[in-house]
Amino acid sequence: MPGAPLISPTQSLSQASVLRIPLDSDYDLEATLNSGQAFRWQLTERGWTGVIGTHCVCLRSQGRDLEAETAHPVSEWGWLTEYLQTGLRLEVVLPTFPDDAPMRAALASCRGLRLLRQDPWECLASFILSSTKQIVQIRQIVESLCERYGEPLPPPRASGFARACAFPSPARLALAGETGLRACKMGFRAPYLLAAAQRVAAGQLDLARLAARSPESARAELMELPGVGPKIADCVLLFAYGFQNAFPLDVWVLRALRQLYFPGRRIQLARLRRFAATHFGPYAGYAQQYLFHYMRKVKDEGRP
DNA sequence: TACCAGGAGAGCG
DNA sequence: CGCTCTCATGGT
Repeated sequence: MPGAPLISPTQSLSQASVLRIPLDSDYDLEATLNSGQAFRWQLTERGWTGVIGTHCVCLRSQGRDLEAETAHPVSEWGWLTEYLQTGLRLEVVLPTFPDDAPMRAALASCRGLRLLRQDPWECLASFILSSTKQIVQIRQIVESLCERYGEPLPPPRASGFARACAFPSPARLALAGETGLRACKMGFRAPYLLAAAQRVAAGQLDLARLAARSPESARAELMELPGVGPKIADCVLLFAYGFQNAFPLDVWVLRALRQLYFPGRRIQLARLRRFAATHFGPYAGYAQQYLFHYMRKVKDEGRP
């Protein structure tokens, strides 16, 4: 892979593993881990702690590099560099964005924002839970689901956590039943998540095989699930399968298009869809994440 | 308190 | 199609 990092793992006395990942361009951990792509990262005293597959890991920036710490010795770190997409060259992606005022503002405001490459099941399940929920609440539901049904994992010392747990498997959630899922406060989304868990557990929906399909075909298959419409399907295509042309059109991005590109005008939804599909280039989904995060930042800061 | 949240499905003309 | 209503729950 071009630009693949040289990796130098070290083992400490406590059986923990620490990995240093050299970077050749910007990587903003906070923007990336806390921008509504993934829902399990928490800022702890010595870094961002979260769970990737069966690894609980604590991440921090060290100068130009990233540093990762796990509780147990790790000999193979591909799961981490794949998830973080540290090999992706932002300097190739960013110049493909349209050179207009809104994109320039978003780029200036979100330097170092990346797209993650997540596990398809966790991504699908999380975004099924996301509909008409604030990001804070999605986090709470996902955490509750993991505590109740996920396998326990050893947390790294730097996290300060007493325990951690994996994202629950489809089989485990299928077994939990609607009542068990509703106990995690997901409300009307419970039957949707249950149906998805059952289909994946039964092998009726093969998420691994979707990666080899065309984006259109993968999208159509995801949308056969109840509770999965265009927006959630696009999130999974973008955040889990890496179809970087997928463009999740949610309330924030719609707001961005209306306010930044067509201020003061009354534009139909259908026209905004066409604009989104044609204006942002081959990495439209990447551009979308910059607009999304930019809108949320300027809201938190009061004014743009 | 009232409003709304990284939506989707069903019912309607 | 395009519009409206509803769904469950809690943050601000």
